[in-house]
Amino acid sequence: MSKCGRKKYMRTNVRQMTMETVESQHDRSVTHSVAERSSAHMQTGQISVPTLAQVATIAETDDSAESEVIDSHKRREILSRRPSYRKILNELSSDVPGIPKIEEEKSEEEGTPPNIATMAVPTSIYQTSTGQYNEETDLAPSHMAAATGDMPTYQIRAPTTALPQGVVMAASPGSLHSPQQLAEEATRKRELRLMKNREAAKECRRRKKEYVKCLESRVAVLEVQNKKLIEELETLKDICSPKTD
DNA sequence: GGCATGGTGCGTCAATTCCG
DNA sequence: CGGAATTGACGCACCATGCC
Repeated sequence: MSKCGRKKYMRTNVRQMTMETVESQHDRSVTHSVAERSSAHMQTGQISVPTLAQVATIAETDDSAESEVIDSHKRREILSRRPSYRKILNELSSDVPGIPKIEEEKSEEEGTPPNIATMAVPTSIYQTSTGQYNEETDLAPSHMAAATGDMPTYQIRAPTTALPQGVVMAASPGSLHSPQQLAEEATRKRELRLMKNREAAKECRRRKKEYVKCLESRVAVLEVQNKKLIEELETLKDICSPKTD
């Protein structure tokens, strides 16, 4: 799936959409894609959080006029935050040996984690994201260049320290005088924040995929285990209850 | 071929959680 | 406690597929 050519559309359109429409975004909960809905919430066993679909159902059943007004607030209240994927998975892995940990970034470059080797993620995801920096800032982080290669994506690092030098090396707030400089500083900070969050979102999605795959693999392991136990039980039953004739 | 629909990934905002 | 990190939600663009 090639998505390289659509970045320009997105960047311009999204820029128009943001800020002006963000207020109304919270009131529109129904148009979300099915995939996002289904993967939006994985029950951890610790915290029971309703899925977005469930929340949407709640909103639909209560179709009074004022419900629209308080819908976003209600939804925010219902959708209480749960621990991060990394934390959940690490806790899972401490309980179950078969579950790979989502490692910290620095440990990933030392080699492929044995269990994660089965969880290849399409590299095209990261290949498509390389162009945006050239379009926007001409300051592509070094790790993004690596992402275009043949290395598996779980080895791709997204260090927050690899920020463009021109952005990082900014004047200290104390040296600013004119309103124009302040505005420039604000703009610079905003772009820096957006860039960091962009990378964070990518990383978060990668972790989420990894998390889902880990859960799926765990299901597979448990199913096999369950099957074996049932067979064992049947065998023991046969042994313990000899035929009467 | 054109259209509708479903799936996927992206950038962004904002709320929440984490951590020094 | 404040800043950084994380992630749900949203809208968008694009692609694949099925139907007409």
